[in-house]
Amino acid sequence: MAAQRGEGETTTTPAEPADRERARAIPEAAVARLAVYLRALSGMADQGVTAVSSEELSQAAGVNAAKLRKDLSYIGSYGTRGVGYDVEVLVSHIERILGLTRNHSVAVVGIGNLGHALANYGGFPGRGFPVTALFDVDADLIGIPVGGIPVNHIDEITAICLEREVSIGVIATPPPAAQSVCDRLVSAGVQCILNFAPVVLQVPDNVEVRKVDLAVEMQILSFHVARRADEAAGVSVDNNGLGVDGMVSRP
Amino acid sequence: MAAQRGEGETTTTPAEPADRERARAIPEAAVARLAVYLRALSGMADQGVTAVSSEELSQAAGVNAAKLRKDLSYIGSYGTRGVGYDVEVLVSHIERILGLTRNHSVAVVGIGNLGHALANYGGFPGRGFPVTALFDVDADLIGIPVGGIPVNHIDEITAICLEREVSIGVIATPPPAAQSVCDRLVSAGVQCILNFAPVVLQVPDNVEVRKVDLAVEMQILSFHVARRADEAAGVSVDNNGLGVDGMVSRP
DNA sequence: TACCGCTTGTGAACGCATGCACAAAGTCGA
DNA sequence: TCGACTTTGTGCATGCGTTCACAAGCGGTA
Repeated sequence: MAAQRGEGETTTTPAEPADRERARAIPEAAVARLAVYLRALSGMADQGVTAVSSEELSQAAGVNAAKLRKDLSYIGSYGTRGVGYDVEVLVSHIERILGLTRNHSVAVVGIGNLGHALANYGGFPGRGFPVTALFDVDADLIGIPVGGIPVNHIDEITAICLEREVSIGVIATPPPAAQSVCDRLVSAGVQCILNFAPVVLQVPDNVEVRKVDLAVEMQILSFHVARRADEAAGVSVDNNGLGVDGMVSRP
Repeated sequence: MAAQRGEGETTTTPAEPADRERARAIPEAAVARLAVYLRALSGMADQGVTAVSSEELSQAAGVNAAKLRKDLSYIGSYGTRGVGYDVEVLVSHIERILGLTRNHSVAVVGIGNLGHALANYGGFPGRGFPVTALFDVDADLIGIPVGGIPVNHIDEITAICLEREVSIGVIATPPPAAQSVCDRLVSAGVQCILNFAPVVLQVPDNVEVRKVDLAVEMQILSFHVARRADEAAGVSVDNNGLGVDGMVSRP
């Protein structure tokens, strides 16, 4: 999870020392789902539900019940056999694991359309993520508050991020600016970056980057449309573009 | 090569009917990367680069070269050994596989901050995704053009989507409205949905949903911050919060 | 107290994805 | 034309993640 991301290093040596830690690590995919469970549980808590079974919760989260139980088992055994889980207890344990107890301060860089949207998200749904700083290069924006927070010039990133102890940086700039902004965030001590710019960021090993790429998402959907259309058209699924002619004699 | 793909299986079992199709399917993860390769290639083409090796392209895309070659092999053999790939050729083949040749028309529902941002994205980076319809419930927004497209009332979804042959619906509404909007999109024949609302959508089998969940992304980052902080503090990675005492001495 | 039924927690099998390593296949220079 | 060099395409092994299936454990009931 942490120390992977590409890295074509030919570490021909087999057993790494990091394996021991990994043994107790929670799979990345499971972490993502824990966040989903947390939302479902929060909703239940708000409605006064106090207990829930793996079956119910898994349906609310849109996953398989066995997977949910396994995911929860990574963080410990907090259920009661024959009964289920206490909602409050589960919420607090997931929050602890996800590190939501320490209130992460968030900085958004690039106050364009998307930046505006992010700034106004206000504390982000699921709470615990106060946006405490906004940055842009555009002089017209500086000082103007968006979502209650004034916009600062991008040159102040380092100082302000350090001062406000920003732990998560969100990049919502145009692609060409992304790497430079990223570098500045990193030098300001930010170790987690959420990148909306369609750019592959270069970062040191100790920085975690997650990417949200709208174009990629759209294109994946497009792929599925195309595949369906092909199937519907009776065209035997054909990856090589030679149409009906090229080979393909699949009985 | 393209003639056979996933035949490793001892066909002892009569085999499911769906297996045959699956044999030719491209792994989901590879599809996502193809979109990334495509962007890198487009950038190269714009700069006049005409040929590229798997090594170069893999670096631009931030992945391992072997993985890239395997991904490309799923769509056919379009490289030249000893030389590399022709940029133009690769671009056109990836575009074909991703279905970008048929211009997908996109509808955005929910013209709040995020909806605005999406509407203004204008054709989406990576082109080929014209936004042709916007919807909202707010009467104050109806008729006002955003990013050049007038906003329609949500009740018109079905009619307009059918008329404009919308193939991808983007949901950027508040959570409570999401499922209902989704249902309407589906009944309008939309088979692909990109969902920004933090809700688990219920859809028929023939509809593809992708979810972009900002809160989840943030929480995943938060998890990594927390894990790092723990490690830095010398706390042996401890998932159950009971400190050294709790459970399990798994070696 | 002892039994019964329900739900959790998890060992084990399976399947997909990743990375390696090399043969195949092409180019280029002599 | 031939040989050396370069880079692709892919079989194979490995590891992660998902799913299955069931024993363990707990509350309720007689």
